[in-house]
Amino acid sequence: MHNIKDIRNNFEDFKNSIKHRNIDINLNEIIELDKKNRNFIHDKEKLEMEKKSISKSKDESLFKKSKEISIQIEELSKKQKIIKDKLDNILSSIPNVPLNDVPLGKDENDNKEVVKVGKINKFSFKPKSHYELGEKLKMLDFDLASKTTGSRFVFVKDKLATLERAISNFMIDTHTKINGYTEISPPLMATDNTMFGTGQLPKFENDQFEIKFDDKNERKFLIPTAEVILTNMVKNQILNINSLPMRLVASTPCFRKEAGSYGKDTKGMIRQHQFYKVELVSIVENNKCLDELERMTNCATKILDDLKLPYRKIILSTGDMGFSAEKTYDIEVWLPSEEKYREISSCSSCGTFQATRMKARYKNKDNNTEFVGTLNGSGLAVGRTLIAILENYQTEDGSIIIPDVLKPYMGNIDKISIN
RNA sequence: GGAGAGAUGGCUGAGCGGUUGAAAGCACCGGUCUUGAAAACCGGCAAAGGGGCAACUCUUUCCUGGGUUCGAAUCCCAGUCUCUCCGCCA
Repeated sequence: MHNIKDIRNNFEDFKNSIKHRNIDINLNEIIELDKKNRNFIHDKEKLEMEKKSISKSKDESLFKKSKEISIQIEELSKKQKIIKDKLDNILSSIPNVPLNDVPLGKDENDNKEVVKVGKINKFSFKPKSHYELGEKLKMLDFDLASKTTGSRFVFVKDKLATLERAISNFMIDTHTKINGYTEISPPLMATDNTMFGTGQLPKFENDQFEIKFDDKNERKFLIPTAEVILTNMVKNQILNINSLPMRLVASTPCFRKEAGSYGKDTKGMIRQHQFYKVELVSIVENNKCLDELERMTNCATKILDDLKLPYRKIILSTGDMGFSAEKTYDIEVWLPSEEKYREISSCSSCGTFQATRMKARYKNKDNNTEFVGTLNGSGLAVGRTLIAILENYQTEDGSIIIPDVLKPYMGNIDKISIN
């Protein structure tokens, strides 16, 4: 969330920086509401001061007046709250401001490639898609999933289930032992306030699965990514600077409605309602976000390097970035069946945007309170890594070679073959 | 599910109707001392918001929401969460 003070003081700058983010918000209304809000506050405080002085004086002749003032204050408060709520509603729907080095653009076509890594394997035969391979192995079962659960789910069976687990464990081990992250096994549900903190609510409620709990006021949602729950670990806190940077990693299922992507990637397990993802989150001093973004992205690409999968790194344009991000690198892995790169990780710096929403702060060197910087990135999407291994490591007879680094996690077998 | 106890500043923890925004300790920051550090001593140190170029000043906040009162951290009601004991189940 943006600080209204900053908007007020640099309104033109703010308007300019936000205009490349494809939003339709009347920014002038913000200024008006802010003005009204502050007027109400001013009037209210004047009355409160009077009331306070009466009760301090203990002068009984004024007690009646004090009572009247209370009523006036209450009325003013009501009016003020309406304006403030309206203002907050608008503010909480405005996306983060992109950093200067983010390419301007409308959508994903304006993203810029940063680097290509790895050698693309030339097959002597026509490479199959992951779902053809998986179904032939009888280890990916989409029909069974649609029978029990519906579309966009899959049963992963036998050696592929082991492989999926191996991928996840390999990633976690790399991030904890080499990259300096602390492993977390978090809840998979989050309250509405937690979802607000990272920016999933209020704007993107359509893509979240809400859980029916008790019929209380509080709402709970299945997490669409571990980012939500990991980042919110510091919400409503003032951290000691010594506890920064915090680097957290978790492997969790993620749940998404994928509303608005009907007809997209309907075949296979590219786009599912439920998938495993290893997520990296960093909480840092807010001036260290950019360095940390590079570091985090390197932690993610290290996995692909180790797995010897070809990939490229791109920087997202202003129009394609997520709501809370100020700068995002996507990492895309090569899929031979599609003959193109597909997203397997997204690493974003959110600056202080999420911290403002979460009220996550720290004491800086001068003992002043500042909002922390938050970053998140996939390291990596497990399901899509499974896909990439299936497709890039396939052989003509439909067997899958196990990448060297995963062998220890697979009982040292060399390949997965049809039974 | 039954019976209790509790929720106060970054943390621990006093206060239980009126200079209490809140004792004390720890942590943190600055200083003295020291070759440097530690220890010791001295000083500072809550957050959010409003006004002001600024020094500064005002308001709000002691889990949340209501209520009583001229006045609430303190009393009453409701809710949330935490802990202990018993039961039940993994």
